[in-house]
Amino acid sequence: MNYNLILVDDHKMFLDGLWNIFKNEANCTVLQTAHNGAQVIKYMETNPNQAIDIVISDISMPTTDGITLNKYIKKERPEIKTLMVSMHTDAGMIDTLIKNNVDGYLSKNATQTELLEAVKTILKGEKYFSQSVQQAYMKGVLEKKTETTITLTKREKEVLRLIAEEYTTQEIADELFLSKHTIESYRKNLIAKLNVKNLAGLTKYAIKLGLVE
Amino acid sequence: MNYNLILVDDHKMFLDGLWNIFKNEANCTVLQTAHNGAQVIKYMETNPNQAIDIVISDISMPTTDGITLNKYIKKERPEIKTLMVSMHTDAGMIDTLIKNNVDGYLSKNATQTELLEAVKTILKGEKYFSQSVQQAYMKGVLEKKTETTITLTKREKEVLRLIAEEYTTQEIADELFLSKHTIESYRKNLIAKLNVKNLAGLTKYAIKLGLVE
DNA sequence: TAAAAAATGGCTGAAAACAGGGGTTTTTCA
DNA sequence: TGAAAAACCCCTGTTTTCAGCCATTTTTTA
Repeated sequence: MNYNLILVDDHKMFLDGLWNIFKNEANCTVLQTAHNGAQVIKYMETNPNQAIDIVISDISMPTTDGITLNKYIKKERPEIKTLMVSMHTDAGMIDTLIKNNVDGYLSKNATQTELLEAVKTILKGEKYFSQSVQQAYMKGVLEKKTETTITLTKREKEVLRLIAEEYTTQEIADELFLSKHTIESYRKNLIAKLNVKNLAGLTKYAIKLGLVE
Repeated sequence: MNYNLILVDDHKMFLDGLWNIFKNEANCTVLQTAHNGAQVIKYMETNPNQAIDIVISDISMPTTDGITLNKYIKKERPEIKTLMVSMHTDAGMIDTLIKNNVDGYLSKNATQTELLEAVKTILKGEKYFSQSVQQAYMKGVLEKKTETTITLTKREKEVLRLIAEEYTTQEIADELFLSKHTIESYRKNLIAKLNVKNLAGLTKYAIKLGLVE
């Protein structure tokens, strides 16, 4: 069967790489390539009658990330399938994806063969999560590290960002006009909530959330 | 003219993407694809007489990174050109690349056209640093943020990795069978050398080097 | 509108990190 | 082979983080 797709990634070179893969596929048409979710939403709004079968998107992107894009698609154009692609494989991320009803997920470590396999599976109406992703997820579940999907509040994110920006507790307190005890509380909660040991863990999580760098 | 090349990136999908680009080029042969520098070195050692024109490599990779690979190439097979590709564009990184006599650098935001253009330029014996990279570099130079090219020793990298892995000084000392005073020294030197303030800064640098996550 | 969640503030004490100084021994390489 | 770089070690402070408890007020939401 023939299918139409859209490719989204903020790294042009990677996007070109994806495009090359599908360009050579006989029975598919790449409708658009975009480097953030907003472009895709715009495309869908200006071409409401264009049949789209699947959107393959990176997760972390500037402007509008993959998860936000997926939310839009599942609400406005639920017939369109979504396949998310990302650098990292962690249980929390996968959990978020599942909760958002994404149709499939691949690590950027996946091969081209697996990518095409994933698309085929998803177009059949099935979900596709690779073996390695399933393993990583199950490992997380078994280690009880998944908990209940970690959601940080606005304030927590703000504090976490400053922590990762190398501010001390006192400096953050001054910056936000709060007591240093308050920041200490946030710090403690974050360490517990994110299941990390210290500042290094907090910093890595901040990066994963895209709060810094 | 005809040329032979080797592609290196730890993300299979990206590697496949690159491969697709060059596969369709008439006058070039992809000799090997690898997901770390060590594989390439091994290839070169087992095929010492194989003519190689250019190696296109990611910078941050596990096992052996792009800079280490470039060092090997420039020492053992100086006739081979190197083109580095990376996610991030910062003046410090570019400085390191220039000092290591890399033949060219591209951000992963570069287009396929620019990639092929870069290869062509480098094979003519010229250097290739894209407009955007030159701009970023000049900006860094003007802001005097370049400093003197940071090079970490093997041991420093090892300690830095463990620091970013949330180990305490004592735990690192135990792990490496060293005195905790030694690790304290490394920690201090790293903070000074990398021009950061604390553990958060060290962690971010470790990530930038690809030592963790 | 009552309950839950978020935001705020507090204390103590121990452990770790950080700043600044001082070294010696081993390896590398010009 | 001799200097430079890397790897190693130690001490004294001060500051910051972290773990363990607690609490009140505001906002959100069921």
